[in-house]
Amino acid sequence: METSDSGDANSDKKINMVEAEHVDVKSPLSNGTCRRIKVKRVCTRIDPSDTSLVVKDGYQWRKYGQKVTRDNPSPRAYFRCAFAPSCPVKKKVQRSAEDSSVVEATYEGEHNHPRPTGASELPSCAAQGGGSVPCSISINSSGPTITLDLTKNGGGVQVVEAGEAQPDLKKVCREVASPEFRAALVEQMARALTGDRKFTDALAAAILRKLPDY
DNA sequence: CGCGTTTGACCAGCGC
DNA sequence: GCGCTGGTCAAACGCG
Repeated sequence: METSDSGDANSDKKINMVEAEHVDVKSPLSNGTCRRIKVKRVCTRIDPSDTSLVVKDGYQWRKYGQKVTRDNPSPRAYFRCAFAPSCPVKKKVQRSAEDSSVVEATYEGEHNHPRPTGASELPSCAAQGGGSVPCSISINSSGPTITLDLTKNGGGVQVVEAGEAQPDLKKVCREVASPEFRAALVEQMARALTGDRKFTDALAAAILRKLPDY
C-alpha cells in the first residue's frame, strides 16, 4: 500500500518505535479547486538527549526553518527534500510535548522521484519491503480502505482490512478516526512495541539482514 | 570556497 | 482593523 512507496522509514538513530498515519487533506489552489496532498505523521522514539530533530528516513532533507510554536515549547523544524529541487515534499519535525523522547515528523506531499540509492535498504517497520514486523496504521479518510497493522501485546500481528465500507466498518472508521481513539492507540502501540522484546529482536534481525555483507 | 544550518525578519491566514 | 500564529525567506555563520 502507500506505506511502501512513500516508504518514509526511520533508521539509524536510537529508534524504538515508529508509527505512521496517512491523512489526505485538501490543498486549496489559486484557481479555486482543491488538490489532495498526502500528509503522513510519523512518530519516532529517539534518545531524549538528542536535540538534532533529525529523523532520517532515507531521503535527503534540507532544513529551511525552525520555529517555536504556541502549543509546544519544543522548536519545530522545517525540511524540504534536498534530493530533487522540484520535489514538493515538505517535512515538519517536532518533539512531542508529552514525551520528549518522541519526535513527530509530518510529511506533506509525495516524492516525485525515486528514493536515493541505498536508502531503500534502510530498515524500518514502515518500509514494508524490509519490515517483518508491521506496525503502521493507514487510515484513508477519503476512501473505503482501512488497513491496520497492529502489533499485539503478545508479539503477534493483527491485520484488519476493509475493501469496502460496510455499515459496521463505517462505524469503526469513525471511531478509529476520532482523536481520542488515535491518541490511545498511539500510546498503546508505543508501549507495546517498545516494551516488546520480540519486536526489538525482530527489528535488530531485520537491520542485520539488510546490512550489506562485507 | 562551497554547502548546509541557524535565526531573525517577513508574510499570509485566521479569529476576535 | 488588529494582533496572533504558523510558515517561509534569506543573510550570516560554521564546518569540512
